[in-house]
Formats: sequence, structure tokens, C-alpha cells
Amino acid sequence: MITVSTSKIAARAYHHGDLRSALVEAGLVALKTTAIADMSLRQLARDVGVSATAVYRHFPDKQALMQALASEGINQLGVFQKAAAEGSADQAGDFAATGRAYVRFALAHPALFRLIFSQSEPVGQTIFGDNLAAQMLQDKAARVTGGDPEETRRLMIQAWSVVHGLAMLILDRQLPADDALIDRVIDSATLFPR
Amino acid sequence: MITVSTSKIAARAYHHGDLRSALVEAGLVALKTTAIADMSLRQLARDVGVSATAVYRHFPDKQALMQALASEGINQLGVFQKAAAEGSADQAGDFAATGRAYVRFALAHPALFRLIFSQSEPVGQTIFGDNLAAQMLQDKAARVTGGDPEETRRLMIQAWSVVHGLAMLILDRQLPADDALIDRVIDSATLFPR
DNA sequence: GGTTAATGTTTCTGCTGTAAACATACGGGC
DNA sequence: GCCCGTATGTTTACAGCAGAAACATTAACC
Repeated sequence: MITVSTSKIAARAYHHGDLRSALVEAGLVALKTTAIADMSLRQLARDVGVSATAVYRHFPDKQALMQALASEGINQLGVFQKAAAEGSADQAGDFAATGRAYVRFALAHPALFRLIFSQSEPVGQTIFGDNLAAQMLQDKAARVTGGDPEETRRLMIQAWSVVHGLAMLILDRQLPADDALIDRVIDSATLFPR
Repeated sequence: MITVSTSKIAARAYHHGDLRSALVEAGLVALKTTAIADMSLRQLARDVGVSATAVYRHFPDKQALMQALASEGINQLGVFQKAAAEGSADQAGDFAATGRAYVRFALAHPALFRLIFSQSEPVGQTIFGDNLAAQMLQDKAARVTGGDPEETRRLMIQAWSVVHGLAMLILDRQLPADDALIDRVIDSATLFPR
């Protein structure tokens, strides 16, 4: 029997190596084809090639694993929005671009997007706080309104609501996934002052 | 043994009487304290005092029961919005009032509201079509825009997106349930022309 | 090199949705 | 007034799930 002692390669023995990461990765993959309600701890464990209860060495329960996936999703959303914003010259266009990116991300990763919001931990504390996507929204809104804090807050929330509602209604098949329509709605909703 | 033959009163014998309605009613009650994911066929059957599989005489599967609950929810939402609209004089105020009602309904019946949209059957076909709530939105939007169909459609979708997004973000604890904030956002979003 | 802590496995419990076979009772035709 | 078909119940059974408990294996450190 050739038991490889080089711990990395083909060490498919008792211990996995980095089960936690493997589970998160497998979870993200699974979310591409599986609705949240159909996500199964046991299936994930099978995908990774490990017993069902091994998961509990790295996550206290299923919800904690889902939370980890959601957290990864928030990061990806932030990165995606940032990339979208870098490229348009004016601030107003910038603001609208992050909105479009928000909706496009939702449509591209439906289950992951839903997961982000189905963990009731706020994406940002109180009113969206410390993550990349939220911070960017805050910045851009402030520049669009010229600084008035009352109006900035209203615009932020309104803009977030529009893109979030649009994304949700399309995902739930209440509205068609029509890019032109999405653009028109976002453009008119991000204009300021009204 | 006194077996009552008057079929209605205390006929708690083999047959229930109107199990289907009883299940729907019990379901609506359960949704007041239970998240969608935690809704259980067996628990509902227990609530009604019937065996778990009796449900299948009235619904092909769990999803069909949930569909029935969602359908009831849509009706209630429509009634609630209609009541809210009757009372404000001008059309613009009317339009905003239905929006506020939409969000208030969502906050008052979180699980039921979510259920409406988690059944992927469109609330209205293609672009919200035949139910009470949707029809009203269409009417009021048309009057606000003066009839321009392109702008009417955009306004409708934008307004729906704002209230839906606002409702969802509050339900998911991403935004505070602040009535004044809700009103301000809806008012500014339903103004026309921008 | 032996002990300890981390990380795996097996086994078990109680829950779920749902299929199949069987029991009961209501309603209409003789 | 009886009889039988059909609607509507029940019991039993199965597979899949999340998670708890007890046990096995390995890696790391003294």
C-alpha cells in the first residue's frame, strides 16, 4: 500500500485537509443549480466526499454554513459593483451603474443573491454599514445629492429599494428580464434632484 | 352511543365536513407565527385534527396547499389596497396610498407576503394582469402619467419595484420599519412627471 | 515517543413529504 | 329501505433530512 506522506497531494485519507473551504466552495457551486430550500448538508458532504456529520466540526449547524456562503456572496456582489462603477465619468452615471450591476448580479446568481438576504443578519448594521457594496452606495448618493444628509439617506434607500425590488420581482418571474426596461427604470430612479 | 346524524354539529366522526377550507384557514393562522420554510403539512393536519395523509385528498402535494394560501393572500392584499385608495381625493395621492398599503400589508403579514412571491406563478400574467391589486396599480399609474403608455409602464414598474424592495428590505431587517421613512420614500418615488 | 486536541466516522433519533392499501360514510338508483 | 359507487378519511411504510452521541484516526507538541 502506497500511503503518500506528502500531506497535500492525494492525501485522501482520514483527514481532508481543508474541509471548511471545500464545503464553502461546493456550496457556491451547488447554489448555481439548486434553490436555497433544496440545499442539503448531506448532499454537500457527499459532494466533498466526507461523512454527513463531519460538517459539524466546522459549522455549528446548517444555518452557519449558509451564513458563510451568504458572506461570500456579499463580497462577490461588492466586487462586481465596484468593477461596474469604475468606468463611467460622472457621479450620477456611476450611481446608476452600481444599481444596474446589483440587478445583473441578482439575475446571474439567483440563489446566492436570495441567500444573502435570507440570513436575517443585516448586510450592513442598522442602515447598511461596513461592507463594500453598501459603502459605495453611500458615497455615490452623497455626491449626487451634493451632501444634504436627509436627502442623501432618502435617495440611498429609494435607490436600493428600486434595484432590490426590481431584482426580486424579476427573479420571482413577476417582471420580464428585459435589460432595456431595467436600464430605463434605474436611470429615472437615480436622477437627482427630482 | 349518541351518534349525531345532523351532519354539521359535532359530527367529529370519520369525515370532517370541509377539510379543504379548514386546512387553508389553519394555514393562514400558522403563517402568522411560522416562517414559510417551517410550515409543515403534518403539523397543519394535526392542527385540524386529521391524519397527515388526509391532506392529499384535497391537494395533490404540499406545494398546491401553499399555492392556495398564496392565492388567498393575494386577495387580501388587493382588498387592503383598495380600502387604502378609497379616501384620498387626488389621483397622485391615491397612487401613493396603494403603495403605502402594499408595504404595510407586507409588514403586517410577513410570511403570507413572502409566500405570495415564492410561488413562481406570476401574480399577474406577463406584466401584472388580472388581479385586483395589479389592476388598480395600472389604472392609477395611467391617470398620473396622463396616459402615455411608455411612461405609464415605466412608472408602474418603478413604483412596484420601490414598494416591493422597501417591503423586502425591511422584512429582511436591512432597513428599519420606520413609517415616516417609508412615507417619504414612497411619496418621492410616485411623483410625476419627474 | 506518548499524550492531547482536532477532525473524521458510525450509529441513532425524530422530523419531514408522500405512496399504497385499507376503512368509513354519504348520496343516488333500484 | 337496501345497495353500491365514490368521496374522503386512516394506517402503515419508505426515503431523505438535520443533528446528537459515542467512537476512531491523525497531527502536533512535550
